[in-house]
Amino acid sequence: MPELPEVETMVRGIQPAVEGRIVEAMTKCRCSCRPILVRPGWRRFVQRVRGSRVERVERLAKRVVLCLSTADRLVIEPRMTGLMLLSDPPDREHLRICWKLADSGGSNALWFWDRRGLGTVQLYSAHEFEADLCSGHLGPDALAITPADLKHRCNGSRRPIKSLLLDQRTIAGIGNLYASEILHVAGISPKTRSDSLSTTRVRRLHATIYDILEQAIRYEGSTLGDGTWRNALNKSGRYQNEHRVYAREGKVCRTCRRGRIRRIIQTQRSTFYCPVCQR
DNA sequence: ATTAATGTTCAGAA
DNA sequence: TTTCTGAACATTAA
Repeated sequence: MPELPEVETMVRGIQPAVEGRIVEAMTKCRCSCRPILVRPGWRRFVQRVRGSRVERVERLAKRVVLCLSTADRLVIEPRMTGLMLLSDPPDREHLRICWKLADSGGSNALWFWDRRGLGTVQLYSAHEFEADLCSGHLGPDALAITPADLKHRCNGSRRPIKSLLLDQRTIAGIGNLYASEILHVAGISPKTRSDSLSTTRVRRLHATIYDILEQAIRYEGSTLGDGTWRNALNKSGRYQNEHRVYAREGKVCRTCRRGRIRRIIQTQRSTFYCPVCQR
């Protein structure tokens, strides 16, 4: 689930408890599930991390980045169900990794919890981080992209706009849920060919991307029916109450009160939209 | 009881 | 080059 708003909520939630602290220990939680991907292997990972200080916590697209005093970057990718927690995990069964943090004032713990186990935790040198994550395969952040850049990228693709918004090399941070919500508020059909959008419509799309993501951050993300998404203190998000189309197939549109929300499959993913408001 | 579907990413193929 | 498909995994709804 975690898309840009949820990952931003994780970062803001753990920042005060993590920045400036020393990593005293990093341990594998003994859960019955098979281990998640950690790179490099455990032994070297722990050796390189232990004793370093967390200078800053940052978000890179849908990843959480701990910038260490050694210049290494500890990168957590929650994928579908990963959470960064300071306390109270939803269950102990799916706790995966614990970092024990300390400073002169005492100690506390940071956890990675992941029900499906598709998340990854990787340690990059400054050089690897620059080469693998900063250049090339991630596009500009969805909150930082300019209207002109977005227009240029739309012009260069014949794919439907919904698929383009999900392509992290084109624009980074938007996932399946927010793509549907954004296109609805922007009044654009998800099936529209990207390169057929006028400058005016792309400008509106750009403004809507920013508005929806910012509002979702203020609401601390969307906790869907399965209840997986929680902030660092194990509290639900509230943006699900604001959804206008996502997971509302067959229901009357909240915007025009006339159309019924449709669900279609695009690039193997569900897309929700209102055929009346979105053209 | 099977089967399909779920928020993500990436390798590999078309 | 661009775009699509399936797999990684655990759980739930149909």
